[in-house]
Parts: sequence; structure tokens; C-alpha cells
Amino acid sequence: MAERKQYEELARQLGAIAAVRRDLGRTLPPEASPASVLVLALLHEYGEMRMGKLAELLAIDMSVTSRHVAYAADRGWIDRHPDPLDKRSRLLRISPRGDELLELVGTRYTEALATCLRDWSDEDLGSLIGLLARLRESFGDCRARAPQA
Amino acid sequence: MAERKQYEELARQLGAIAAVRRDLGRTLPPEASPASVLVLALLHEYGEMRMGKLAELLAIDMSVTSRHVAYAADRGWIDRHPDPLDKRSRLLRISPRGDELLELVGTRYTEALATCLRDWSDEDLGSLIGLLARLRESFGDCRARAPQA
DNA sequence: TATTGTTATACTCTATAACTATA
DNA sequence: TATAGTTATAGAGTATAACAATA
Repeated sequence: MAERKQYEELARQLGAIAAVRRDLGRTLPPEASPASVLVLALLHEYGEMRMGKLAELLAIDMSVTSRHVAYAADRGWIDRHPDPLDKRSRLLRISPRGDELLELVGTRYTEALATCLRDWSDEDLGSLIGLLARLRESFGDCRARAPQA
Repeated sequence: MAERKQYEELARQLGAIAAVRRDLGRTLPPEASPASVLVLALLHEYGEMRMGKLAELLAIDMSVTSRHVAYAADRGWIDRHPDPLDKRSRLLRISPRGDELLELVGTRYTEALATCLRDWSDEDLGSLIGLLARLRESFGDCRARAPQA
């Protein structure tokens, strides 16, 4: 159990970290929005899934997810085909062109981060990644437990 | 020097962490936007400053900063008074009402985080805060070095 | 002529609500 | 009647460019 001062400081850091996200976003190719890249990354990692599942992973409303998916599908980065088990749904899958884009984006990200973080050790970087993942998990559990508002 | 895989993973985590920011933002009082709260926090921590300095600390364009400051000033959270050394500038300072708001916001943040992160140790939380601060610093240096595009 | 700050405009991301098609 | 997804609309945040006042 931590102190109030620490919690306030974490909130501060999370607020300010948005600037880093913006910097990173500026390295993307013109049509690749940060949101669509995140969609592609999830489909690449977890494989085929439905809209609702994707929205849950993104932790954003399904209406918003729907727009991001439509955007990516219009550009040929995602294939949508009917779900044989439920005609209301479509199954989403990253396409070969989507994988190519993801590859390019990974290169851009790596270039930007390798420059800015060249004095970071492998170990520190790993710690940060692990703690961020855990933070997201903790909030995800919280969200799952308390959505009955 | 780290691996490409690690850099890609960090970018992923940073993209996804926005969901945590949104959750935290939802705990704020209606008029207190996350952006204005960040402005107040900086003025509280660093004291009186000019618009340009604040924009630099926020790492956002001065035009945007100007709007956030006007919003906060309209609500009495910030005092603006002429800079005696440069009549183009105004000095910004957090007001007593701004400090009150910051106090309330700190309480809300603490409640939310203490709930979601109750199984985190003091030490892990401290590590995360330290690594986030260092990440912002590394990007800040990068930005300061390469803006001559 | 350059700099500080403001305002106008446009674009991205998100949420709420209304709607459709199917379960 | 409930659920999966789409679309319309509104609000917050940011960037670019044009502008005013002062240095």
C-alpha cells in the first residue's frame, strides 16, 4: 500500500507521458493513424477476432472501434468476413498488406526509440515495459470489476 | 542498446496506456479537464512562469497552451498579471482556488489508484514513476536536440 | 525584423444515443 | 427482448497559419 504522494506523482507522469506518444505518432506514415496501428498490432498478436473482443482489448467503445476498423479495412490492412456462427458479426483478420505496414511501423518506432533511448540499458527498458503491462492489467481488472455504474 | 523487439513492445505499451489515462480522467470533477489539471500541477510545482515556458514543459504548441490557460483563468484557477520586463508577456500563477482544485483532484486520483493498484508494492510503484520520468526526460532531450527540421 | 501570445480553422480520437439486423 | 455492429452527432485535444502587440 503506497502513499498519497506517490499516487499523485504517478497520475502526473501518466498525464505527461502523452507527449511521448505524440512524438512517436509523428514518425508514422501519413495514412497510418496511431489508432489503426494499434488495431493492427492486436490483430497480429491475437489473431482473428470479432469487433466486440477488439473493443475490449482496446478498452474503447465499440462505436469507435468500428470506425478504426472501417478505416483500416478501406485501406486493405484488414480482411472482414462473415462469422459462420453468428450472422450479426464479422471476423476481423490482419491482411498481408497490414502485416507489411506493421513491419514498416516497427522499423520507424525502432529508429525513433533507438535514438532517444540510446543510453538506456536493456534491463531498464525491460522493467519499464513490464511495469506498464502490469499497470494496464491492474486497470483492466478494475474496469472489469466495476462497470455496473 | 536494446533489441528491435523491445522497442516495438514499448511502443505498443505506450499506445495502450492511453486507456489508463482515460480511466483516470473520468474520476475528475466535471469542469476540470485533464489538460487544465496538468497545467495547474505544473504551476504548483514550478511556480510563476510565462506562457512559452509552460508550453515547453507541456510539450505542446503554445496556441493550445494558450487555450488551456484561458480556460483555467476563466474559472479562477490561475492569476495572470503583466510581466514588468516584457509587455508582450503575462506571468501565470496558480490561485488559491486552483490549489483547492488540485487538492481535490489529488484525492480523487489517490482513491482510484489505491483501489486498482492495491496489490502493488511501494517499491514497484516507485520504479514505474522513476522510469516514466526518465522516459519523458529522454524524449525531451531528443526534442530539444532535433527541432531544426 | 523577430518574438510573445491569441485566435481561426481543421483534423484526430472518444463517448452517447439512435438505428439495423440477427439471436 | 437482447445483442453485435454501424452511423450521426457532439466534445475534448492538438497542430498550422494568420494576426496583434511589443522588443
